[in-house]
Order: sequence, then structure tokens, then C-alpha cells
Amino acid sequence: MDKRLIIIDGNSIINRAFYALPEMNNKEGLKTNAIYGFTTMLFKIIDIYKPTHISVAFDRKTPTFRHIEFKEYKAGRKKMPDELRVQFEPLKELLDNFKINRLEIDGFEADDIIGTVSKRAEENGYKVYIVTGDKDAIQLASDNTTTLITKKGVGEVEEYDFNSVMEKYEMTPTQFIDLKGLMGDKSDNIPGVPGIGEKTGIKLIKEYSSIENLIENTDKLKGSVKTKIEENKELAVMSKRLATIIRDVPIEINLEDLVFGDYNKDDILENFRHLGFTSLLSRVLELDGGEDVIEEKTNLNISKLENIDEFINTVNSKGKLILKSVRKQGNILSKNILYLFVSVDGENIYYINEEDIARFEGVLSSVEIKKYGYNMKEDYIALRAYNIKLENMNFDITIAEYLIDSASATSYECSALAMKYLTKKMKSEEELLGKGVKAKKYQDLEFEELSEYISDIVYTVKNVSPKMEKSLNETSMDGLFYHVEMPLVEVLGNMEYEGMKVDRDKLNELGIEFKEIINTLEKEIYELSGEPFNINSPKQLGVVLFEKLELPVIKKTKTGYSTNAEVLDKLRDKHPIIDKITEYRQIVKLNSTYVEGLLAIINPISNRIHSSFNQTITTTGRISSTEPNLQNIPVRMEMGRKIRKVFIADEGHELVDADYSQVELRVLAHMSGDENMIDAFNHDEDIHTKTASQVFNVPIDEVTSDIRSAAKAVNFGIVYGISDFALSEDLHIPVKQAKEYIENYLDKYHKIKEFMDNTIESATEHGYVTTLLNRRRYIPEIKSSNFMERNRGKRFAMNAPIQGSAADIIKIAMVNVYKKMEECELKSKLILQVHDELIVEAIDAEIEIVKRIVKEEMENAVAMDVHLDVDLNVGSSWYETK
DNA sequence: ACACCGTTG
DNA sequence: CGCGACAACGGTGTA
Repeated sequence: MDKRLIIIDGNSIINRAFYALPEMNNKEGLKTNAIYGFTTMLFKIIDIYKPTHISVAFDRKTPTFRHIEFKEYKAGRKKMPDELRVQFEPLKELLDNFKINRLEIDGFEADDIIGTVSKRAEENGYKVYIVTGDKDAIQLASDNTTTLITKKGVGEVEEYDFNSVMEKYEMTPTQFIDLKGLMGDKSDNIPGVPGIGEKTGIKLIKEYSSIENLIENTDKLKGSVKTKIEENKELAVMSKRLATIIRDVPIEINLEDLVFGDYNKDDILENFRHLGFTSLLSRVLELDGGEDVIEEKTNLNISKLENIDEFINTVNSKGKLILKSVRKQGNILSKNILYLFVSVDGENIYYINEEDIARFEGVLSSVEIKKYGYNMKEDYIALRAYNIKLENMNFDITIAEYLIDSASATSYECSALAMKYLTKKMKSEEELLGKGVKAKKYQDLEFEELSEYISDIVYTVKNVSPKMEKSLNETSMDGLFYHVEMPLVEVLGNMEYEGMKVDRDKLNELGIEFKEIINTLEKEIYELSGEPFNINSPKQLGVVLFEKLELPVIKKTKTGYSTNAEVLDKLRDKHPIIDKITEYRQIVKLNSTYVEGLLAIINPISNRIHSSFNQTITTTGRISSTEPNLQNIPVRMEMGRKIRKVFIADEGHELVDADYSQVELRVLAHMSGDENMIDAFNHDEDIHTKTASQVFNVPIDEVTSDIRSAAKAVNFGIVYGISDFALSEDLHIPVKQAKEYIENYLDKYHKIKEFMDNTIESATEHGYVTTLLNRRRYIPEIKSSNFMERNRGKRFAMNAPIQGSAADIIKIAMVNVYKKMEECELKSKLILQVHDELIVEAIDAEIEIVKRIVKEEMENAVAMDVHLDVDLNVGSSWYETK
């Protein structure tokens, strides 16, 4: 077989990669962009050139013979940035995983090693490919040696062999050395002949073929060129020597040591996971061209469950079940399960048709049998329509992965988890169904197609869950997982299934009311501006305000004038149109997002709104709500607040609304252990008034509302990871004053300062921060070399434990409220959570007990040095619960 | 697909 | 030195 050697200039490629790619970090904050670029380049050339041998040459830090001959050699080079320097060692380790030979030797550059090895290889009948970003290596090109010069960072290469060099430059590869001897090289600080540039250089080399020959024939030269050459003969010769790549470096090389292919895939995979190169994992599998390895189907045994009773016995004796329901598209409340797939051993899968599901209820609703799955809330909801309560959801791989890395860029999709944990390729849901309007529904799939997909999911659940469990244990998140997040799946499933009742007529009325106001405002605005235009277009609005009406430009966006509320507020006094626009914006928002948006999504069966609650979205541990988002229904402005009148309790019910008072500041007081703030809370003082009194040094009863709201802003700022600038913007005060406020604050609450400092320090050291329940958020930004990024990282570090602990607390409360209501066999339902607020739709007879349970469970969710305080309100609409 | 804007905690 | 609050979702306009 032909032997093909690839030899890479390590320093050159890592440099190119570093400067071509944006900053990247693994989750511990290690810089990885240059390693990543190097690795993608490596895969690419392996792919194209299919080498039998590979070697990477590196420079050493020690001076080379060139420095000794010419001390100015490579002088004036910029120092290597630390962000790049730190990537060398990990890259070398990775090369070791690939079992790729590395070559370096004192006194010579990587170039010289490459020159030597390529010569030797060529003599032994190899085809050689040299990979570098440095055009100097073109001199090594020959019939059997191709120099590959990277382009566009490291993404592409240009090939140079003897013929292509001749064709392109009308010179032999070795004549490049002569050319450089004349021209010099700025980046290496090789002088060359002063005054001779590329053009003249090429002309001379073409005519005289080498520097030596040129020098012998200077009498044939004319004019200034002649004097330049004659006066700089030695310089030219030395420059040529500096530019000449050495081809007989005293280095011991056995070419057979450079054989490529002895790598251990598992080592590489493990290192890739460590480096965060999840997108490259599949490339490792493909390394030896093993298409079959990747495409290998799980192909577990899938068959219709014939003997249901026997299987039920097996499940009961094993005490566990992997399951996945597949649903037709349709109403959340309808019975529309196509198949329920179940497996005990993760190897034999059975499917149950809709009509047999009832026979399986005993197993599904048994609290003895642990259920394993993927996106189990879907299964829970799907079964609810059959009046089956899926009990003991014990392990959902999506939820587990969310805890393992909530800030991960990759999705929690099964296919991604299969790749990450098992290095197994499987179809993603999008690959299965297609995307966009043409996307298929599950009911459109061939059974074969579907069963392959389900087989992969079952296989993944089975094999990933033990690894995840280990990881949860190691990070002390098993408690959070088993006692909070997993039980919460059922709570959220019920919230979605129950939904919230809306008054459609009332919503329509509001819509009419809003539209009338919009029409009037529209006319007034056109009147004031002198022309009709699309007020909703920031672009057109910008033109009207800042060009036509010539109002002062306050702020610009990337694309033009900023017209946001803050800017408009500053322009209020300048023109009567501004207030109209502000009002217009407000009402249009209410109408389109809330009136139209909500109307479109009322469930025709229940006349209720069934929002989706997502447990794996936020980086801090909060829940999010979509379709519709019920967590941002207006409340601050009266006009918007009216929307809450349409969220009502069913007949014979009331809404019991309970919200935590200052939960985040209480968490902060507890976590920091600041006696001053703990004391304030435990004496039930108004925290903002107290803060005002302490920070501004005024007696409590002299705190004005202005001072109080300033203190409130500072309290907020602290939670967000404060900066003097932002606070000054918020309070419209000078930065200097804002700075004083903060200093005063941190002085009075000195343990809060300590807490913040410690948190940042710990985040920098470990790469993550934790909440009360050990929920983790990785913060790679905190190690960024970019000032702005790093500061963001610090703010994340300060905020995440506070916001995240508050999220922990309300999640515990939700689980406990739900359990308690169930225990008491109440008919009332928990239907909504808005970060620090829970809403129960309580049947009239149960209102008092619900109030008691909710308050009790929320206030006692966790034991802290600060007690938790819950405000309760009852009303027949959300509007009234204030 | 992305930018801008506005709504909530 | 540098910029600038934390966490979400959805509608509209524009390229």
C-alpha cells in the first residue's frame, strides 16, 4: 500500500486557529478555540488525504541556530497571548490520545524538522503532505511532497507541488528561498536586500535563477538595482541562509513510529467531552471510515405485547419500567395515544395499542414501580386523558441532564444525550419528522421508522441513566433530582392538564376597547407627524422622529435610531407626539400579545388555557412558560392589569393566590449570614425602608418614599450583581453617587460583600456556583480574557445562587403543596406558578384549608436563618387577587 | 433568521 | 483601561 505521511506545523496551525476562531471555553473555563480549530483541521485532512502516517512538529522555546547567526531574527514579534499559550498542553495531550507522534528539538524550528522528515520520507517512497499556514514551506514542495497552505483561518487548504508552483509562480520551489533572500521577510525580521521588493525580486530570480549566480553576474545589472545588490551581497546570502529550511536536522526518527491508526477512540472521546467538543464526537467514530459503526441500528426487539398479564408479572417482580408514549397530534385533553412502548430490560420492547392501555393501568399507576423515560411529562399528560395517573416517575434523562449542566449550549434532546454519553448516533426528532410546515406528525410515520426511533430512545434511557445517576451523586445533586425535580414533573403535568379558565367574552370586549383607542391614537399620531407611516416599525418611526421632526438622537442601535421607551421618555417634553407613541405602543402590545395571543390559544374543549411549563430551559433553575407565557401577564400598569380580569376561577371556585415576600433578598440574607439583614427580616421590618435608613443614615420614620425607592433599587441591584453605572442609570443619578450608595450598602451589610467576593472567588476556582440545594450553574465566562465577558460572568456568579435558591424553594413548596392537597383528598388544583407566586383554583368548600396548606407549605419549604413570609389573596379573577 | 421592543419576576 | 444590571417569551418588521 502507498504510504502517505502528513506532517503538520503545530505552532503555525494552532496560531492560525487561535486567531481565526472566536473565544471558546469548556465548562470549566479552559480556553479551547485554538485546539478546536486544530482538531477540525486535522479531521479534514485525514478525511481528504487518508494518511497512513502523521506527525506534528513543534517549535521549542530555546533559540535556534538562526538566532545565533543573526540576533535580530524574529525580533519584534508580539508575545504570545496567554489565552493561546494555555492551549498548547491540552492540544499535545489530545495528540497523544490520537497516538500522533510529536517532534520537537532544541535549536531548530518546526520547519526544519518538517524539512528533515519530509526529505527522509520522500527518499523512502512516501507521498508527503506538509500542513502549515506559513508560505515558506512552499520551498519544500516537490513531485512527491505537497505543501498545504491553510486559507480562511484553517478551514481550507491550497495545494502546492512542484508543478503547481512552477505554473503559478514560474519558479521552482527552491527558488522561493532565493526570492526571500532578496525580499526579506518582515514577520521573521529577515532583512533581505534593502530596496528590493517582490517585483524586482521575482524578475531577478527568473533571470539569474539563484542569489549566488546573481552575485557573480552583477556586472550585467544596471542602475540602482546593481548598486543595491553589490552593496548587500553578504546580507542577501545571510538572508537566504536564514530562509532556508534545514533538511538534515540531527534528530532520530524512525518513520514507522509515525504510523497513524493506533489511537484509542475512547481516550479521544473522553478528552473531547472534557474539552466540550460534543459536535466532534461523531467524527471520532467515523475515523476509520467505519460507516457501519455509526449507522448501526439499535434494533432492539420490538413486538406487540401479546401476553399482557405475563409481562405485568415481570414488571412487578423487577420493579421498574422504561416507557415512552407516542401521541397523535391533537388536543392536550383528548385520548390520542398511538402506542405506548414499554420495556423492562431495555432490550425487548413491547408496544401496547390504545385499546389495551387500560389493562396496563395497574403497572402505570403503581407507586412501587420505578418509571424511567425521556420527557416524561408528555407521557404523564398523554395518560391523564385516559384517567391514568402515571406514578413514580423516577428518572427522566432530560431532567437529569438539565441538572448536570443547565447552562449547556447543547439541547437536552435524546439524540444529543446518546451522542454525549454513549457516542451513539441516532436521529433527532427533527431528522425523524422533518422541519417547518412540511414536518410530519407521528401518525404519519411508518411503523418501521417509528420503532427504530423508539428503540434508540429506550436504548439511550437504559444506558444513559446510570451514568447520569453517578454524575448526580458525585455533584451532590441526587437529593435535588429525586426529591424536587422528579416529583415536580407530575406537578407541572397536572398544571398543564388543568389549565386556567379564561373569560372569552371579557377578552373580546377588552380587544374592542383596545382597538378603539389604537385607532384614535393612530389618527392623532399621523396628524402630529404630518403623514401616515407604520408606527410599529422602529425604522420608520426613527425617520419620522429624528429626521422629519428633528428631535435629538438619544441613543443608537446597531441598525439605526433607538426608539425604546427609555429614549421616548427623555423626549417627552420635546414634542406632543411622544406621549401618543408611548401610549400607542403600550396598547398595541396589550392587544396583539395578550388579547389576540390569548384568544388564539384558548382550548376549545375546556375553554381554558393550557400553558406549557418547561423545566429545563433556564440557566438558574426557574421554570418557564410558553404557549402562552402566563408568567408575564401585565400587572404594573392599570391598563394592562385589566387583562388579569379574564383569568377567572371556574364556577363554585375561587383563585387562591400566594406570593412570597422578598424571597430573593431573604435568600441572600440567609446565604450571606448577614446579621443586620437577617435581623431586619426577622423583625418583619420593611426591608427597603430599613435599607434606606441604614444606607442614607436617616431614622426609620424619616425615610421618604424617594429615599425608599432608591434603596429598593440598590437592593435589586445587589441581587443582579451590581455596577455603579447601571444603578446610576436606573436612579438617574451620577455614577459617583451611585458608587457611594453601593459602598455604603456593602459597608452596612458587610457580610453580603464577603458573600459576593467569596462566590466570585469560588466560581473562578471551580468554574461553577451552587444554590441552597446544590443546583449548579457553570460559568465559563468568569475565566474569559474579555473584560466585559468576565464581568458578566461575575454578575452571573452573584445572581445565580440567589435566583436559583429562590427557584429551589418554590419548587419544594409546589411539590409539598401538591402532595398535601392530594393527601387531604382535595379537589382544588394548583394551576400556576410565577416564580414567587402560586395560584390554586380552590373549590369553595376548600378555600380555607387550601389557604392554610399553601401558606404553611410555602413558608416551611426550607429552614433558613430568615423566615419566609407569604401573602395570601383570594378572588374570583386573577385581577382581584391583589 | 435576526433585531428591536415590551411584558413579567 | 474597558462597559454595564439577573432570568424568561412573543409580536412585529426587515433582510
